[in-house]
Amino acid sequence: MPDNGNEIMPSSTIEDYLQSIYSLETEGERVISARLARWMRVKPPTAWATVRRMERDGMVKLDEKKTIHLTTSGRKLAEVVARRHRLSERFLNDVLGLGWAEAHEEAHHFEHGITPIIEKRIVSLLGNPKTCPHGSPIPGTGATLSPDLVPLDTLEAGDKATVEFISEELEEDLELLRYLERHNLKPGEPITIRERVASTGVIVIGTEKEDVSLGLPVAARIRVRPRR
Amino acid sequence: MPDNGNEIMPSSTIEDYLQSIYSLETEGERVISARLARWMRVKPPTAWATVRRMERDGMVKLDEKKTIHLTTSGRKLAEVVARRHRLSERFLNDVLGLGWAEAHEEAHHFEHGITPIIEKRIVSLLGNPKTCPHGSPIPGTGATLSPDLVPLDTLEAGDKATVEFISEELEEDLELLRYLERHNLKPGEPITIRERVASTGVIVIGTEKEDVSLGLPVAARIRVRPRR
DNA sequence: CCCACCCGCTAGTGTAGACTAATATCGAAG
DNA sequence: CTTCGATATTAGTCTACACTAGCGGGTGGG
Repeated sequence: MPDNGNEIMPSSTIEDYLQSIYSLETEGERVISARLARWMRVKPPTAWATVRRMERDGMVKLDEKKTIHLTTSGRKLAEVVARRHRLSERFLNDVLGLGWAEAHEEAHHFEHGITPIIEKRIVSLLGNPKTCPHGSPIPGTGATLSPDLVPLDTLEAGDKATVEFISEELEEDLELLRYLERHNLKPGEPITIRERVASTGVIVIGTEKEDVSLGLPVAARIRVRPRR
Repeated sequence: MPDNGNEIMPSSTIEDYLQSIYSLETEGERVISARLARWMRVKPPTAWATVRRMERDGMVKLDEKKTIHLTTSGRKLAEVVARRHRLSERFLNDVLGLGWAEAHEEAHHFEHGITPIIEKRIVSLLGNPKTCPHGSPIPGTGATLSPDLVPLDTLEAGDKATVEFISEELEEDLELLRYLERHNLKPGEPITIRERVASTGVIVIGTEKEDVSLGLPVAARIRVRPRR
């Protein structure tokens, strides 16, 4: 089947894998197939076989330690996919008025319906947004994850900061996302650390309205900009 | 895999078949698998196997003459799919400003990204439209194809009418759709028949701006409301 | 030191959805 | 009447993507 030019048209399954790999990679996490399996809610052999197909098709490479790395063309594809996902979230949130938590879930489906033509129209309708509602930069806008941001679990009692970014991986947990939304832990919100207890693995965060407790592994995937 | 309740989630392939069958049926055409194969641009055995799966799953029944009929549950599913498709066309046309011809093509992808939640938001954004831009009624709004409409190929020279409806099947031909758009043969447009030559199979239609020639088989799939 | 757990990886299975090649049937047109 | 064209149908193949079962290798904690 002759494509126009030599564009590759990955299936929506492959699009999802590309996006997961891309997010983990840009968040500085080690990408292994077992982790993808958890993310995608499939069994490990399924994820592994899919990664192998992606390797065969030149999207990723595996190193000796089985870490998965995007190739140049794989990264280009992944950026297109991530861009559509994050634009979808913005669109669903800003134009259709979906809640902050729902926007991610629905965008998961919605993104696959977006063609380049539709993407263009949505971009201009939204006025060229730079990030998704959860703080991830939208590829192609020049925005990147600022290195000034620190994981929330590194702060100490008394520290002040502004929430800037929720990990894409956390977004897969709808319950958690709703919890964060309900308690106002969203990009732009100012917070103060009340206490951080390594032994119990809990960090207590003060928002403008109330105090919220998070487990440290969760807090590690939220990034904030320290203030003062 | 436990669904919420007992909702069936057809694949996007099945959704496309349902939609084609539904459109042919409501336009009063005989639905056979060879015709679906042409519509879906697959080989006959592929379409046949898919129809058999749909029969197995209780969406359609085949009669002795191999005509395909939607079952009650199949029709319900098909209406949901057609509704999303036509709403998508309206959305792409009215909100994102896509051309009348492009809207159909893009809606083909776009519709699969629409969940019930998103559908609700789009409906209220659009203000409860009753038809798609090509005149097909949107299921669930109470609108139906009026029986007062007649196929364009039944008119004689001198007859006046208003275009009301372009067959969904014609919409699959992007070139034709663009041609109709360019020459203003769209729902709402007033026309006068200049001549109709059965022997050459051509009908010449006068629009407000110019005269347009169509083949009779094409004209047969356009419906108009006679005037005066 | 060994056991348990996580991970990579193989083998084997099943389903959806596409294809080709070929046969069967039937109606219409020569 | 026979042949041609459209259609239905079977058989066989292929790929993507899911599953289960199970093996082997490393690593960290008892």
